[in-house]
Amino acid sequence: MPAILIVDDEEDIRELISVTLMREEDYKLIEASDGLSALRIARDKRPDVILLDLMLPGMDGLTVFRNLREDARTKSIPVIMLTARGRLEEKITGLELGADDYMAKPFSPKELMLRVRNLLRRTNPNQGGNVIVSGPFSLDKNSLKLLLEGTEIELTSTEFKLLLSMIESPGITQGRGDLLKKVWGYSDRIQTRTLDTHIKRLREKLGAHGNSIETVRGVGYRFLET
Amino acid sequence: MPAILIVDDEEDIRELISVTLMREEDYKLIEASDGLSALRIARDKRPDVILLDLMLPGMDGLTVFRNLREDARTKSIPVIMLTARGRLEEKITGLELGADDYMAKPFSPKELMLRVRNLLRRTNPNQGGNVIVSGPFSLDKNSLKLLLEGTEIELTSTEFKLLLSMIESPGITQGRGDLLKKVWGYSDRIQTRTLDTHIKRLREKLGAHGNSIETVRGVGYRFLET
DNA sequence: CCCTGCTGTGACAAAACCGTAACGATTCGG
DNA sequence: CCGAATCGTTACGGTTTTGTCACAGCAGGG
Repeated sequence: MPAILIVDDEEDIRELISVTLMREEDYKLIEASDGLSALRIARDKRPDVILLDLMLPGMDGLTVFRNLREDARTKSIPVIMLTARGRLEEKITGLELGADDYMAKPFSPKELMLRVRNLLRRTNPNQGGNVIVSGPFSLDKNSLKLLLEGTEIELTSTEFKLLLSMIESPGITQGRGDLLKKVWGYSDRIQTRTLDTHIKRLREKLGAHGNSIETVRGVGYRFLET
Repeated sequence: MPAILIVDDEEDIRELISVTLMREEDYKLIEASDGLSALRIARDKRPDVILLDLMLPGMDGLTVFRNLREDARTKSIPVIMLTARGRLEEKITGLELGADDYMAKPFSPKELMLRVRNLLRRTNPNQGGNVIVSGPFSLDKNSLKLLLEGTEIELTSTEFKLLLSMIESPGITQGRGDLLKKVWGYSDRIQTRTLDTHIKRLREKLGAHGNSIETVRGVGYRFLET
């Protein structure tokens, strides 16, 4: 379930947003009324989207945003900025800084919902960009590690890229050429055992789950969806 | 999310407090029923507030409090004392020793909540600015010193910046380039052993915790979250 | 001015990683 | 059942990346 952090100091606005969003989708909503706690929550909970009002007591909204973008833990979380209509300069600054979307208050509920949904669709496919989950597999792009049934498995960068290429399209066979191109950048058809070798090493590291990588004779390999 | 340690030997009191606090805020609650485990938890988890009942089996509440204040790792954690109504002398002793607040049982839920909230608001901003805590590590931006398991470790300014850069985003790999940029201000990709050398020196000073700095081959380093 | 501690650098060692060749095993069509 | 094609497995050497060390420049304090 996607988590959404709402940062606004007016309680009824938060309430309004909550009701709007929950009407048609199932979100986990977190609220914050000031910048500091917003930053803290963003770091700890890593919501999927942040709705950030620019008018905040204490720390200004743009400052909050800058802080979000400076912290590696939060810099990839998409932010929708909210502000009173007409504050054009803020809008420009916000978008320049890399805000993902922008809405002027008062906004139409439907519009808000659509923007959030779009943003989620745009960013969610890879779950915040850091962790890819498929069945019992959990690939962490940060540490190049695979989390499988509670144990960490270290992968080399090539192994990681290879597994990622397959796991991104579970159940779909990828030709040898495709994989070679994706992982190694080869363009031509190449006669080599390199791919096989790495597949073997992967299967080895996957242990009991090694058979999740299925070879399709004459074509390539595919990752079985669980 | 603020963590709160509740120290009381009566389970239903702990329960009551938990329910009260969670009704309106999002806290992480930790419970302890005797003084010794309370001290241990306080050292290891560094809660943001401690609710300490003075009536405890074994080690007396005031003794627990004194111990908390003697340990560098816990001496700055605010403590709210709880006791049966009327034990005035205890109250005086407690406040003289430096308790941050005081409540007589039975207390009103609303009062408890307000006191906790106030205490958090009062102490959090200071902590956020100067001291970064992560697991057993406690980095003081003012003195450029690292407090690790009760012992002070002196760091040079470069070491400090480096450790800080990593510790600020625990669990997230920072590329060699990122670190070079953050700590040294380099903009280009530079072929240098400088980073490695300082990592080595850091690991050396961290002693047994040296392995908290993990190298991610081909990418950079990351600080393991505990 | 000297001493001390901090810093960056280069040389070298160690470790990790990768591709390749060689060969065995398997599959498949006839 | 046979042969060809394909895939799996193994071992090994070369390459890249990282760790370690010694040393010299440098700044600051006494």
